[in-house]
Amino acid sequence: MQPSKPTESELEILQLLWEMGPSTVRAVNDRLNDPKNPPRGGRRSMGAPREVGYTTTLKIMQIMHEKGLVTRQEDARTHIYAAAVSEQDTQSALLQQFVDSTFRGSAMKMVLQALGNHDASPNELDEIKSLIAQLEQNQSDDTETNTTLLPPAEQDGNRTE
Amino acid sequence: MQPSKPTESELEILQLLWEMGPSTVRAVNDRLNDPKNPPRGGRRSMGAPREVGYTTTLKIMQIMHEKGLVTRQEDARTHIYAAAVSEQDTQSALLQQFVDSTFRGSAMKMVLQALGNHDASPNELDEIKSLIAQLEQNQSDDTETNTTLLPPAEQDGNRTE
DNA sequence: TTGTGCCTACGAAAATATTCGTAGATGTTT
DNA sequence: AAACATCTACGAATATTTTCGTAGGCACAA
Repeated sequence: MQPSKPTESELEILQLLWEMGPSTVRAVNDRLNDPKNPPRGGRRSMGAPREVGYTTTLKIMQIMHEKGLVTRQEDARTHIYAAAVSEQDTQSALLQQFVDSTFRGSAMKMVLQALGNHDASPNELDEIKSLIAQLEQNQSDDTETNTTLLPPAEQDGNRTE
Repeated sequence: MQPSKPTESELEILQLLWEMGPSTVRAVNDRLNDPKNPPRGGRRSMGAPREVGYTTTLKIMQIMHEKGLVTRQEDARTHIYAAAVSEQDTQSALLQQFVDSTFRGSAMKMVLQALGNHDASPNELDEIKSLIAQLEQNQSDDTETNTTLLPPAEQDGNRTE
């Protein structure tokens, strides 16, 4: 089973670990506080960029370790943390919950909303079109042949919709 | 300015108000506790369906009132609450934050993930295709503002932005 | 009127999540 | 060695969210 849902802070750190690869607490904390390169969705992005204390970051990462969200290498004095959950799987799980809680379970409604609110490049639109074509394909015959486009969420059906 | 981000409980209640229309606290609370008809994304959906106390629901709705998330009619002894924010606007705002925090700001990545994970009916796919066609249309045309330009997808467009 | 039931208001406990201070270990510099 | 820097562990203070007990008011029936 997947570790429990990450909190916001935890997710922010996971994002960094995914982006940076295995890192020390120091590196993560520096990145969190870097005004030049604010992490996406970070709450420190604007206004008063109050620093996150080093021990704060440390503590959260320790908790994440307890929860199984990250692994760490303890051989050296300075530990090295790495995400223990994949970005894909996590996104997938969070997406499911988000759709349920915010769009009453209707993923399509959400997709339409997203497409409507956002500027999509022609490129991206093409990508979607091609994915749709593929989905329609799969719908007519029966088998999945989802080889090319998606880094396809390699999870089995943990979906209970 | 929009009221601040609703908490999970608040969102759950908003969903019910959107669904049920203006309601009393009692009605909302009953619905929250109805095992026959569990609200979407509710945390009481499974396992031990512990009851939500009436005053709990009341308190949250009072807080929502303070925050401006709901309005209420206080003439009668029994107040009637109604959502003060539209479903569309709220979904839109939450979606934005969600994309930022979970998909590093890439709405397209999220859309692809959603389409990949989810079974879409041919109907829905058609809807998306037509939306995409529309977007491409607008792209070659003059650029209008992206936010308001589509009325589409048979939603009750109670948009106030 | 008195009792019963449902309503709001409100304070505060309980549950979570976030932040940080301090201590002790160990590596580094002078 | 002594001073200093950096790291982990950990308890505890804060902040936020959720839950509920209790009090007082009003309606209505007995």
